[in-house]
This record gives sequence, structure tokens and C-alpha cells, in this order.
Amino acid sequence: MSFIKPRSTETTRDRLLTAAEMAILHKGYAATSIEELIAEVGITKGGFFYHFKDKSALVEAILERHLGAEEAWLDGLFARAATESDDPLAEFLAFLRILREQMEALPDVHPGCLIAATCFQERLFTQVVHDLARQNLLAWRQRFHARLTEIAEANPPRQQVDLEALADMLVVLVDGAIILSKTVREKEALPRQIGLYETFVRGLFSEGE
Amino acid sequence: MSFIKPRSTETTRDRLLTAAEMAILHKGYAATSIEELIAEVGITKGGFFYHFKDKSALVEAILERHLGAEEAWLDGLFARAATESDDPLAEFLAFLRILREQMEALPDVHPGCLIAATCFQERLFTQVVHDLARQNLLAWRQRFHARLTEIAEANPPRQQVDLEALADMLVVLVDGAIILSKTVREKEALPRQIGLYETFVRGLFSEGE
DNA sequence: CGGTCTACTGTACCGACGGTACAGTGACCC
DNA sequence: GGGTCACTGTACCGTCGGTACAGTAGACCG
Repeated sequence: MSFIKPRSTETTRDRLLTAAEMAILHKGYAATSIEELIAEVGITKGGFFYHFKDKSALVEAILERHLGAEEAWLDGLFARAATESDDPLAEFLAFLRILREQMEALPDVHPGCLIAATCFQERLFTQVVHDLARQNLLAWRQRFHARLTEIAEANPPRQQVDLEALADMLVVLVDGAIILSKTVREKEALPRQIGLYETFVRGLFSEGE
Repeated sequence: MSFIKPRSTETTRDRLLTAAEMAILHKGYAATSIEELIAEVGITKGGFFYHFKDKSALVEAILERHLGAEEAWLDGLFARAATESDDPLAEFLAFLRILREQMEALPDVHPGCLIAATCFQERLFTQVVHDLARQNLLAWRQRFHARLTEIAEANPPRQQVDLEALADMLVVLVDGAIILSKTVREKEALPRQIGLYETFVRGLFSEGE
């Protein structure tokens, strides 16, 4: 570590991960070079390969860190929603509203989804990367499916629906809306799609309009 | 053209486009090398750069060809739906059913969406590529928005919705479901999400039930 | 005080790949 | 027979991912 430790709390490895995550989300994986990252962090190539055996291992580490943070963030949103009501449906709708508001509050179009970015470049990543992405989506499915099952027991749905597909629908809408908002450059696309999902859920499970 | 024209109808350029489209959808853009493509088609590097000034120009050409074919395919689906009914809602629902059935009939998971693949690698492509993708999504929006407006006039929606967002929702679901199905390796994900969209639209605009 | 471990530096090098330059050539077209 | 089209063939360049490995400054440890 040259001569002075810059910040003892934030390791070089962490700074690499942060720089790489930002660069990959904004420019794409292929357009993010190792040389550029080490220049930003201030280390040499040898230092990079001391921490990560190759570029794909870097993505593995980013995904692992990111998925943990995402889980905690979702927990936080659900906890906030739980303070608003005890009814499962009202609580879930509150969660969706809070999620939508957070997406509305973003200054720019959402920078993108790491999972979506990896899924379109199959051969560039190790199996570990794809497995992490898979586990993440299955965790979302499970989380929302549990909530929806609880809701459907108390409020029989107006139309017959596959609750697992309905659980998937939220993450599908989020990923799809990120593509839409990035492509047409409309940051409102993401909160609007979440709003439609709220409408769908409310329409399905609410009794009196 | 070496000595014998292999197939006078299909030009070398077309064969390059086809080979590249397949390779990019299945392996990703960065993992598809020019050398591999020319080996498959049986030309030299000079021949490649005679047709395309760089790799990004290849993607432009693929997108242009693909988007034209997609438009024609959608027209075909709508035409088939139109034979089933004269009512706008019933016709739109028939279109969605046909679309879902086509996606169900695919042998494997959908190979992917070129637009989604380009949007996560901003710096790798020219502005032309991004503009083509943008125009395509806006065309889908316009097409479906017109149908939905017509439907909403005849069938006042049960809940208040943004019809433009509802139009976007279909393409958002398709792109998102492709990500989901590729990542968790479940080919049913795409038709299931289209099925949910059918449920949503039917629930919004149908009187009875 | 000496030894070991961690976290690098520095240098040199390799192969793959995108891309350039340009001269030549066979087939067809007016 | 002259020109254009659609290439071939060869040589070369810069960038980038990745390898190899020797050296070293500082921390921690007995």
C-alpha cells in the first residue's frame, strides 16, 4: 500500500468494486477496461490480478456485494411498508408505492440492472456469475410469491391468476422498464410501470373498486 | 465471388448478417468475433470490411433488417386476430392469445432481444444503433396505444390507467420476461407474462365477470 | 530483533481481436 | 475492352485481457 493508507476503512478491493460497478452500469462490461479501472483506483495491473483472477471474477464479486445490499434494501422497504398497515394487501400496496416513489426520486434514468447486463453476454462470464443472477431472481420470486399467497388467502382474486407468475411480473417489469427507459431516454418509464403493477394488484384483490 | 456463386439469391452480405444475428443472440456481441463470422461464411477479413466499415455497422444492418421483419410479423399477427372478431377488445385479446401461443411454441428459451442487448453496452455502438432501437420501441408504443385508445372509448376502464404506459407494458413484459427466462432457464416465463397481461387487459376493460 | 504474511509495484511479455491499407483478380456488364 | 463489383491476400498496428515473476514496504508476531 504505497506509503500512506488513504482510507483504512475502504480497502483497495472495495474501491475497485465500486469503480467497476459504476463503469459497467454506465458504459457496459466490454467497454470497461481493466487499465481504466486501475488508473482510477491508482494501482498497477499486478495489483488488480492479485485481487481478481480475471475480469469475470470481478463481476462475481460485484454481484455478490450488490445482491447482499439489494436484499437489505428490500427488507428496509418492506419494514417501512409494515408500519403503515397490518393488512397484507395494504402492506404490499404500500411497499409498491414506496418502491415507485424511490424510482421517481432518481435524478436520471436508472443506470441499469447488472443481471440483465450479464444475461445478454452469456459466453463472457463464468457459470458462477450466471448462477448468482439466477439465485437472485428466484429469491425475488419467492419473496413476492409468499406475500401474494398470503394476500390471495384473505382476498380471493377477482380473476384466476398464477401467483408465481404475478410474483415474477414485478421483477420482469422493473428489468423491462429499465431497458425501455434507457432506450427511449424517459426516466418516468420505470415508476409508471410499477404504478401499473399497483393498479393490477389492486384490481385483482380489492373488493369494492 | 471465388469461382462458383453458392446461392445467387442469398448474397454474402445477407449470410454475414444471418450468421452474426444468430451468434450475437446466442453468445453476445462482445463474444462474437469477426474472424469467427468470416470463417463461417467463408470469406476473408478484407471481404468483411468491404461490406461493413466496422463491427457496429454490422449491428446497424442487423437491426434494420430485423426491425423490418418484426413489423411485418406483427402485422401478420394483427391480421390473423382481425379475422376472429370486429370488436377492438376481442381483437386485441385474440392478438395477445396468438402472440402467447407463438411464444409457447418456441422450442427453447427465446434467444433474446437485440434491443435489450444493445442497451446495456452503450459505448460499444454508434448513435445510429441506439436511435434504431429507440424508434422501434416508440413504434410498438404507438401501435398498441392506438389500439388501447380505441378499446377504452368503447369499454370505459374499470380503473384509471395511463394508456401509453399500458401500451409500453407489453414490450416491457416481453423484454423483461426474456431476461427472466434466460436467467432462470424457464422457457415458460415469457408466455406466462403475456398471459398475465391478457388477464390485466381483460380485467380492465371487460364488463361482466 | 528476525521472520513471515499481506498487499501490492514494476517489468516484460503473449495472443486475440478490431481495424487499416492497399495491391491484385476473376466475373459480369455495357 | 474498359469499368465496376465483390471480393482475396498480405502485412501491419494498437488495445486489451491475461501471465509470470522478482522485488518490496509495512504490519503483525513471537
